[in-house]
Amino acid sequence: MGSKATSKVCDDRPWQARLRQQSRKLTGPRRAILELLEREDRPLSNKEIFQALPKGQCDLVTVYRSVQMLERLGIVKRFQLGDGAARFALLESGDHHRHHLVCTRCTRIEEIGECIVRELEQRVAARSKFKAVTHRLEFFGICPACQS
Amino acid sequence: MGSKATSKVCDDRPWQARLRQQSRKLTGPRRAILELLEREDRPLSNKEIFQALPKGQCDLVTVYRSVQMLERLGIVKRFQLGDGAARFALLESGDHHRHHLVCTRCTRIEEIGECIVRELEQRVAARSKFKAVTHRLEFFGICPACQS
DNA sequence: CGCTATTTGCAAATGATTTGCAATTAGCAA
DNA sequence: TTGCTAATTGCAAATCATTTGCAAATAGCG
Repeated sequence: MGSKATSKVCDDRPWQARLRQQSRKLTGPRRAILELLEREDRPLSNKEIFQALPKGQCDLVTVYRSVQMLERLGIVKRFQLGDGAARFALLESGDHHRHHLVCTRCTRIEEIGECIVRELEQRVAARSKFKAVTHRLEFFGICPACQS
Repeated sequence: MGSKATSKVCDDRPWQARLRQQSRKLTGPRRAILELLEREDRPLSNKEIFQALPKGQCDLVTVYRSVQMLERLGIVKRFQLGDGAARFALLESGDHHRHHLVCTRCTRIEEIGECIVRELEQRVAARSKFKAVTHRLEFFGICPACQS
């Protein structure tokens, strides 16, 4: 049977190969989660993923575990918006280091091309049509005292 | 009784006035929390604050509530390092918009003077002696669809 | 087709944070 | 100084997000 482009085309996704490379299985739940994220244009929380999936298709715990593993493989990105729940979005390109503009109301996101911060907020606001743009920036590292 | 500079000098802190302005009471627990944060050079989690306080001095729930209120008044800053717990540090100056360099091991922090991000990590690393410096940057705002 | 490491579901544990409510108290007013 | 009242506290219990243990199910290789 030849694969038809009109029905489920499930064998040409970039994540398929990436999963196999790590000897990870492409199971029903995982495929469902990935296809859902593929379809969404905003990061979803575990619960949102769970609820969006056809009832009984996948356990909440499995969502947590899948998403965690996908993050480890660099297939999805975790967003900590600051409200209690983590959100996840597909990382289309293997392109790490991208910043995002998140709507504080609907959590929809847009990718930011550049990576400057100075006059940024205004510039970002102007280009994106978002309003009341703010940003959160933190640096992380190992301090001198801890480098021992 | 005249106030002695050698013992508890508790009436000249910048936060005292700020609390009163908002018709907030300067209670024992609050003073204890503020003086603790004043003394620490790193953001503390609610639990850490609770444990650092003289036993029985203040309930854990009160720490949560106090710290939340102090954040609302702009007296402390909340840090979401990404591990489950929020941390709080005194905001010495009313100076909002400051970025911080956080040690991922001990959570000690340093203020970052500038606010550029480009070649930043390297520069920040070099100046601070921190290693393995990374950063997290997100923008927030109201997207066009939500501005109605 | 069979085997085995990987996954899943379910129940229950954890941990952080919040909420309800009655008792307590800071700070203003008389 | 003494009262009064709104703000605050403590304690118990509720929520919520996330994790863990374990036996049953299964993807994918040989």
